[in-house]
Amino acid sequence: MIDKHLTKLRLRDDINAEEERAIRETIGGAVDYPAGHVLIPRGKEIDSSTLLLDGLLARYKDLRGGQRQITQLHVPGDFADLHSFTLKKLDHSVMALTRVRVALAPHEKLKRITEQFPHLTRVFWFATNLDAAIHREWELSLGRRSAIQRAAHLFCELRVRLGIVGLADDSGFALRITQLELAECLGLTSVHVNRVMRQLREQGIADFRGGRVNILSWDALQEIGEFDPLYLYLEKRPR
Amino acid sequence: MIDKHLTKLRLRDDINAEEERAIRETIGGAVDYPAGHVLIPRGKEIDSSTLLLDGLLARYKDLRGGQRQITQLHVPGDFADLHSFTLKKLDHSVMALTRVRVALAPHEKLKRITEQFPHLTRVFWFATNLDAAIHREWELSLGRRSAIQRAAHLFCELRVRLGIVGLADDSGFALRITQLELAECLGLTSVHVNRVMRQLREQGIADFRGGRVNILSWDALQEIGEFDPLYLYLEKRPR
DNA sequence: CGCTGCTTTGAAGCCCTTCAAACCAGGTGG
DNA sequence: CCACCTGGTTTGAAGGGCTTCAAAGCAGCG
Repeated sequence: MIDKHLTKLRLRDDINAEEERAIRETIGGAVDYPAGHVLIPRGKEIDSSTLLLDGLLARYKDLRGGQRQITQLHVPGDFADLHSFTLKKLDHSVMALTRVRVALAPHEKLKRITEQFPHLTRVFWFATNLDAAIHREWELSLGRRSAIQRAAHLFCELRVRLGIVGLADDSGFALRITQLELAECLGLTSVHVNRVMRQLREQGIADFRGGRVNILSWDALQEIGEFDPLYLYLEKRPR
Repeated sequence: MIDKHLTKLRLRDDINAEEERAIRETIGGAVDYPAGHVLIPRGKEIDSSTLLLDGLLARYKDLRGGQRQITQLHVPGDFADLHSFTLKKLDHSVMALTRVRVALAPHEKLKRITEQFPHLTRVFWFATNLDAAIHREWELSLGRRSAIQRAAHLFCELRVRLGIVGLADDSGFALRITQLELAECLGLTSVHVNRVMRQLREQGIADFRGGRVNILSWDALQEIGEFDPLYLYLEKRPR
């Protein structure tokens, strides 16, 4: 059940058997939610963190006018809010973009990990720092990249992140979200996202339709988005 | 020397005498750098984290075309790269926007803290999660706020963050950076920042000149930027 | 006193938004 | 089985916020 999560952790660090057991004892049973469900509303005190097993989750914030910005997407194997362990309440909301399956990790148990497993604590700490690195890359996109560059870059990121857990390959990946939701990731309107998708399609770079991104030219996609996966920390770091 | 840092930590959590001693033993001697100096270049392996004692630091990333996005500003008392403890090398660079004074915390010593001081570990973990919360708010600004809203929001954020360490009050605060650097924070051009500054001045809201932000109407500034300090986690959280 | 870096202003243009409406697919009920 | 409804996609036309390009203004400093 938490295999994807372990795969992801082990890509970056060594997890021994005892630590794996500690993780398994920390994660509770699976629960399902429908698309659109808000799992964590902004500002609410929470006492456990949510591990995504299946589906897509989004962290988002919105403005009074109803405008919404998705600040990060979560793929299976991600903790959607491991940071809530130290923050207690979140500055953003978390919602399901598709039907999702999640499991909870009570903060009480995570606290015990910080007391008994220093290395595992650093591994989890790393995971939240990786989230922050993704936030920074999105800041760069939102602040400096053009619409088509943002879209290309996001597709590259998802190709890599989903690939780690076996949900993407060179041909593409499932992305069962609407153009409006994609626009909320990219800081654009859905109308303009539609035009950008047409550009990517007509230029033979990528094709987003029917809930799937087909990568037509991985090289061109990376080139347009100026994608450099350094920020995803894909190698094992020295201990 | 690290008083500002302790003030900041104690705003959010309790630090006992033993923990304070551990922190003091972790932080090395002060070093100065001139404005413009790159303290940490992107991608370089580093073995200590940088605590800012005085001056202003910026985390930034840039694109091939030379366009730069500042992803966060650091004020005195902040760790500029506590996350490098788990990341080892950074996905962004860190540079001095003004003359700065910093002190280093070797990762080896931080590791010892994770092994001997679980609570203090959580406090430091929290600090990096707070950084991420600021990144998210900037994503919202970059993605959805207009130029004048972004500027107003940033001034609000700096008023609060600098206020915590006694470097801002209701009248304003020192901000010794250029309009170009401000533009690099806001995802705008320096030309447009100049026009936005004029608007804020003419509307009697804020006045940025001579390396200082004068707040003319705190209420209007918050209103325009839709500033809600929740994401700065200004209260003590339940243990 | 002239150099340098930053600020300010103007004019033109473009990327993206806004508004509006048509189109389309899937699901539901008569 | 088709009419209808709903939510999402696609397209067009017009407009605006911000950029780009260019140059003048200004302050601090050697």
